[in-house]
Amino acid sequence: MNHQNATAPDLRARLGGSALDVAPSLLGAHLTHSTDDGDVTVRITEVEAYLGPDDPGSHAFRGRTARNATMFGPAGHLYVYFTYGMHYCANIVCGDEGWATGLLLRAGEVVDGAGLARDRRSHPATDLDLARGPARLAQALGLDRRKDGADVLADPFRLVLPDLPATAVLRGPRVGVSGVAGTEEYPWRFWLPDEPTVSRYRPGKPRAARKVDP
DNA sequence: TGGTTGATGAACT
DNA sequence: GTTCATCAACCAG
Repeated sequence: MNHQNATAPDLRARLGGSALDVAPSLLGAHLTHSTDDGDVTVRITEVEAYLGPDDPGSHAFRGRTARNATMFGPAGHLYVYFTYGMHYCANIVCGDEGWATGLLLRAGEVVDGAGLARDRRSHPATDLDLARGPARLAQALGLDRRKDGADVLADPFRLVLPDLPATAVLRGPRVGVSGVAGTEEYPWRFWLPDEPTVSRYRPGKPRAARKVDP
């Protein structure tokens, strides 16, 4: 079912388009990070697309900086950034060099190395919570700023894409993105149906507008 | 040079 | 539902 032997150039070509087009190929993919402590493999269940300098929700919106330089590089590399003073989040860069389009890994299911992933997460959680949420996913895989720029198609990483892009993909507004870029006008979050690991920041019905006291 | 704000998650009330 | 941990970019001056 999986392209166990796909070559790095093949894989990089599949990542070479717009993040919007690549998203269905990344859903269900397996990403492995090997370290001295062991391997952790995550099956990706939720991603968010960022489209580069024209996307007001993207870190690349105001051009290239030292932090986001990786996003402007070639596809298949990791853009890891630090935020809120304590969290790391990881993207897989898509598109051609200079485009700065990529996919934020929002959630996944730990399919191998759950023990190591639990050790990395200071607060014990159920296995389903190990990589539920972008910062938790990055922590479970052992990613930090030192991994920024790493090639996920080369040692110590391994990326296995499904043969065919996922079909029943759901999409909706991005999470935590302020302004219009986080609304229905930019439905650039993609996830697999019936996955308990998908973060649920918008449960049930949309919030009723709160009454404001004048 | 200094103030503000995040592509968040955990622990509260 | 709200607060807080805590830092690198960004913007105003």
